[in-house]
Amino acid sequence: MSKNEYICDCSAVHTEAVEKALSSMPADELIGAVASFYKIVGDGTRCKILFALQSGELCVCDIASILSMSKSSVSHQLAKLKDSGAVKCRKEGKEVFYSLDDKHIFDIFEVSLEHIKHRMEKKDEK
Amino acid sequence: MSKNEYICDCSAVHTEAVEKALSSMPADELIGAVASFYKIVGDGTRCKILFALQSGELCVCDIASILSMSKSSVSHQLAKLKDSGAVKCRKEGKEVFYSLDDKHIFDIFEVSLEHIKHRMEKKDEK
DNA sequence: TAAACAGTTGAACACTTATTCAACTGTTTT
DNA sequence: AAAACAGTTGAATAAGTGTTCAACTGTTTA
Repeated sequence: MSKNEYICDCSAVHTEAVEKALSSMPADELIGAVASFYKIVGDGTRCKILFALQSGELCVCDIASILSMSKSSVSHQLAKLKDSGAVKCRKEGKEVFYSLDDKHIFDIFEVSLEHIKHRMEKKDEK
Repeated sequence: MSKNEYICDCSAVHTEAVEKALSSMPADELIGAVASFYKIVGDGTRCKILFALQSGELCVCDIASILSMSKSSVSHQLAKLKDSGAVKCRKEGKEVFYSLDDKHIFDIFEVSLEHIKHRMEKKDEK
């Protein structure tokens, strides 16, 4: 493996376009953060949990029954959502109530929903 | 396994809150579409490709050299992005030029970036 | 204080997914 | 026509992820 191959296994590169793209590329750290954020919401179960919490705080049992899932599975996903800063929780006796920690998520969701609905209609036309 | 367990393995359910959440829950189909959309952009490599394409069309070699990745790997990811409707391509001789098919993605990215930057700063304060 | 219950946790499992590798297609160049 | 090259593709591999299961913590109730 030559040193050139380590960087890229091809030669037909449009230098100008590549340099332009590289110069306007956000920092790796930022891109990583963006991807991580999307990864968290890129799962049906977690999406459903977030949508459910939009109507107010819920305990683990509530969410489990809304999604028809086990408490354990829901708890695992809630831990991830909490870890990522999307939700927070509050203990009250035996129960733990979860709520959205980050209302901004739904600003993003709203824009996305609009976009996706539009695209779904477009797809239906085919 | 009782029928009750199939639906949910717990009994402490706040009926009112659950019904409220259920009634405002988007259709499964829509939630699935949202999750799929986020799954596509919830990957560092694909995110980088999209950011790179924001500055204009690029061939596979260009992208491979920008990301320091193999053509094959890039091609696989481009196929997914194309499949999801995020990018389109145009053949010209031996080369294939990819470009964003869906500029709206960056409306969403912009809102998200703002949000994530804000959150990164908040985290740094700790 | 013991039983009951909400919730968490870690290991195990099945499943998905990103990258690599090698073989391939199709276009261009010699 | 053959060699060279851009790009694609499918199989294989390795890494990551969601759910289940069983054991556990901590709070409440009988």
